Amino acid sequence: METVLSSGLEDYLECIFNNIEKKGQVKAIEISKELDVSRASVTDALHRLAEKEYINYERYGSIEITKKGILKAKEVIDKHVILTNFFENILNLSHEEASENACRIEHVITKNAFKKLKEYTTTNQEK
Amino acid sequence: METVLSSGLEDYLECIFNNIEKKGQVKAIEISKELDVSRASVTDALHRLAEKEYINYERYGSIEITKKGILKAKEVIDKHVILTNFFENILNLSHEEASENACRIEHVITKNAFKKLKEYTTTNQEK
DNA sequence: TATAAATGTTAGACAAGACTAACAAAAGGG
DNA sequence: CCCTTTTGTTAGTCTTGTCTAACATTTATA
Repeated sequence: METVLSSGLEDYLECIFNNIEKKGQVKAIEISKELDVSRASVTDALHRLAEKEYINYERYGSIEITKKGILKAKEVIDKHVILTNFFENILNLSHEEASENACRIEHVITKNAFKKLKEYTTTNQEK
Repeated sequence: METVLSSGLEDYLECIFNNIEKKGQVKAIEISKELDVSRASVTDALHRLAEKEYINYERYGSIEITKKGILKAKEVIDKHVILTNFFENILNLSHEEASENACRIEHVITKNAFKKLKEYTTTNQEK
């Protein structure tokens, strides 16, 4: 029901989506490793995401992402890709640092600013 | 002693610095209004800033910023200005939206990414 | 200068998000 | 199929930051 998601939860959702895309499933332990948080924190986050209906999940069960979750995850990932692109190809940062900054900024940049940045990045791309 | 400051406290410090610059002093009530938080939250924040030696302050006393606080505030404000500039002059956002995004991003962008953005903005400035 | 208004502080509560330690369930190997 | 290891959960704690309500102090004004 909620439309806003804290940056923390967005990171969890992004990780869940990416893993399901890549490997067909996610385990809590994998999320724990990728996001560098404790297993307990992952359990907490799964509860919170399930409550907001971004995923389906029950005790010891498999983690499934809902349509709503997919939409949100794609939104976040789109931002991530474009921002990484900007930092890497326009500002000439390493891919790692570009991605690091994308990760931090994707949760706070406004819709409109992102839109402008997207346009700018695609037209000023040095292929 | 600490060298990192949460984004919340950075906002308080920025506000304190700007007010002292402009008017020679700051009152808690002014901070409360500008940052749109309760007077109690300001008191809390002042305690935390004083503990970390960014400001000097005691009960019912005047708020003074330390050298360390000035350095940090200038750092944050420098970021704010450059970022606003980028969003306003490179991406053509309104000043308000540029500032809004600067405010959000100034706390999370890495040192190096900021440096690159600064260079980029100054060389691609359309005066 | 006494008192009312404005400002500042304290106490106590809450929420998000993280942790550790202890326990529970699942999975894998012999 | 039992036992060990791995994975997941729970309970309890911590931190940051917020709030309201009640109280204290300062400032301003009649």
